[in-house]
Amino acid sequence: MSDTQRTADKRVERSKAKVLAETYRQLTETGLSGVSIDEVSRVSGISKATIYRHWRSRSELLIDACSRLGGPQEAPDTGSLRGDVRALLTHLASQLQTAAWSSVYPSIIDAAERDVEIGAMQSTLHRTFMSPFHKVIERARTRREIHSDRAATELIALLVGPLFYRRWFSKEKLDKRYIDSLIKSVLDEG
Amino acid sequence: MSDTQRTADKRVERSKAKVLAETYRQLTETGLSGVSIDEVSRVSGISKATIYRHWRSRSELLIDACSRLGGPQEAPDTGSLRGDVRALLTHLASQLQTAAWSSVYPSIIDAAERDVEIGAMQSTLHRTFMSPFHKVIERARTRREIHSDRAATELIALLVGPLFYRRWFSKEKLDKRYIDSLIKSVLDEG
Amino acid sequence: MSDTQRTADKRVERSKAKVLAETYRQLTETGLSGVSIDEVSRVSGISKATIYRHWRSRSELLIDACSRLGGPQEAPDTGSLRGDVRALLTHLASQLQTAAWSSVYPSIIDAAERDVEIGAMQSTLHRTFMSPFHKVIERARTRREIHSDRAATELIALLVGPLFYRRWFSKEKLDKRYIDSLIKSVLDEG
Amino acid sequence: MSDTQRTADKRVERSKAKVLAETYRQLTETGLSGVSIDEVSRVSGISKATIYRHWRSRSELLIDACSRLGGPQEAPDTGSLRGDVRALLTHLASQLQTAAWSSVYPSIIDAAERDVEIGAMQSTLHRTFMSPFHKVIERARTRREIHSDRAATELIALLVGPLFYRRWFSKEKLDKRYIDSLIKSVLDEG
DNA sequence: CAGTAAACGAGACGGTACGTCCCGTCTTATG
DNA sequence: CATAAGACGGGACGTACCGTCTCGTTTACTG
Repeated sequence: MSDTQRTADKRVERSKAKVLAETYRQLTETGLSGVSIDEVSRVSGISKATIYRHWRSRSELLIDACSRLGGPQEAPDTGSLRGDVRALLTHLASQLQTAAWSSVYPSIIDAAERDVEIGAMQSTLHRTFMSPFHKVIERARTRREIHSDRAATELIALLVGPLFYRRWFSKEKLDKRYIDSLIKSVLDEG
Repeated sequence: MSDTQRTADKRVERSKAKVLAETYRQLTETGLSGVSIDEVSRVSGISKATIYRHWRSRSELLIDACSRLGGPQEAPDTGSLRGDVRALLTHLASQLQTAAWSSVYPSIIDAAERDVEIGAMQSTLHRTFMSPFHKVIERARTRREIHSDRAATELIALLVGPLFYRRWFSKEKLDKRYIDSLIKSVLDEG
Repeated sequence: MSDTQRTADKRVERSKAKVLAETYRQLTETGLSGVSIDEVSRVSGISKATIYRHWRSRSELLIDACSRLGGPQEAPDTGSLRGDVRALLTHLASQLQTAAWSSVYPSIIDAAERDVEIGAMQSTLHRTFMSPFHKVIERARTRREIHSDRAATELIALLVGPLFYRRWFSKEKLDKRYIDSLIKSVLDEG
Repeated sequence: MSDTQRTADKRVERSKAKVLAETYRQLTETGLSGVSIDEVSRVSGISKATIYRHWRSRSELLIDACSRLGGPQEAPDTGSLRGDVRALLTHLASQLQTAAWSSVYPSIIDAAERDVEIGAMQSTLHRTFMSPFHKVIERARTRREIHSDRAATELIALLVGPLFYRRWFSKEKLDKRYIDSLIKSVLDEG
């Protein structure tokens, strides 16, 4: 019953879908601050009143659209921690250079700096992105591949921190050679 | 003549200073996107026409104001690479948690994503911030403390990448214990 | 079938009554233009669809509600034209200063200026309000109190025109003294 | 100096004129409530921001536009009160049937019912319209044509009240015959 | 030290976006 | 089958900011 009520009007789904699609498009093209509700309304053909009926504020819509940036992430299983990590970092590096979310992410971090709800959304997004890393580390620990009691998050920071740093801060290349070097530095320590 | 032209009018200096001061204030309080030229004009008492006389666009003013974020950075000299790095990372961690620029930086990275001039400014800013790291590494290399031929930028990425990551991405603590752990991980490798 | 129809009818009556009551309330408080269908629906608990089922348009509902402004008017019978007129004008003056309809009437006249159906409603309303005047004049004519062949409507215009004028145009007082003066001027002519 | 400052920017005059012209046009066509700022902006080519720069609110603009309804009224001088009054009433009757303001006036009265500033504007407008009546009465009193000490406003109410009444309330004709009859009734009393 | 040219403040201007409100139509599920 | 609940497109409201503009007044250098 509450189920039927929830699904009730087909128009709702249709409107929300159209709005989210257009918002997502603007989001990936111009970042959070480049999304205009008026423009979303114009292009999607959904009236502003309807948009504000489904999302209480611009922020809420942006949060909703951002959530779509991170689809479910798969954890590779190559048999070894090193192999898994190489696969993950290679994929991440590739995404950082081409995926839509990589040019949007800074605007999310920026907004999160001043808006707690966007901050919460960013945390969720971050957790999603990092979950494959946690999985392969957990698996490695089970296999006794990891002896140190270093927290998983610390290891992850050592691995992805430098990648993010090079993508957004120093703007250096993220090629295969660098990833190999990074893995060596982090996993071959004494 | 070139002298007169350079010094031009005292009023110009005064106007620019007032505008930059207010812009900087808004910048650190609300980020790049929170700066309003109208508000800058109102508060500084400098008319919009004058502002646009000195900076061709909002972007240009923002770039100018952002440049003031990074003053000249000092490189510590403790006698050892490890000591220097500890000093640098401790200072950086402290800044990341309290300094004005740490909440503004994401908005700069975001804008840089879509504006090449802001991108250039960000690069300059980044170079300024990182120069102490280059100095201490150079010094360590001279002292034969570093044997590997690993590029300085790679070492820096290993050191500051995780710090930035924890500040803006995973939002974990940046305490003394973590810095020690980080230094150990990066400098004690095989 | 007649049973279902009866049940149906009851609901219709109930809905209509609730809607009209709330519309009337808003009407007298804020005038024609102050009536909001959304607000009527919200307060009365009757859905907008139902409202538009019973009245084809906002105008039609307003017309219906306005009709309630003029209840059946009683004609006094003092025995003389002068006495009747004094009673009528005194009552009218009192109504003009306190009754709900006196602040609503201008909005009806305004709407009538551009909407023929509202115009028709206004005419009906006007006829209702003026019928006691026609009655006492008719009675006076029967009693041979009126010799002139002046049309009743002309006499009425002479009596109530100045009252309306002072209520809505010149905004002068409508006290007992003025009514006496008015009656003298109109009925004591040569 | 204050004069030059007042007239300073020619654009102000131009903008105000265009806005008032279009507002006046909508006003006479659709009444007070039919004026839309968005529409005025669109048609006049003056931005909404500019409109609200010159008039603090929709009401203020409407008041300004309404004031243009009553140009300066001339008082006839036929030599006798009766002649003057006949001229005035004939002109008024003609205006009531054709002039723009006669279809707008009810909306002003309506708005005045709930807005004191519009009420003040209406009073001014009313005074302007009635001033010729006051003039001819004053003149007649000087000529000893009027013996009674009846206030001018009372006489005016007797003359124009019935006219207004027939225009907006009973909707009866305002022809020459009626005006003659009206003058006879009011001026030939005992 | 007077004349002039640049700098200036004040703020008008068109454009675009914001979030809210109401209208009249519609869709769906309930009683 | 009347109803409640409420989605929908359209359009107005009044405000904010952007970057350009016009105007008349300082202010500082120059002749």
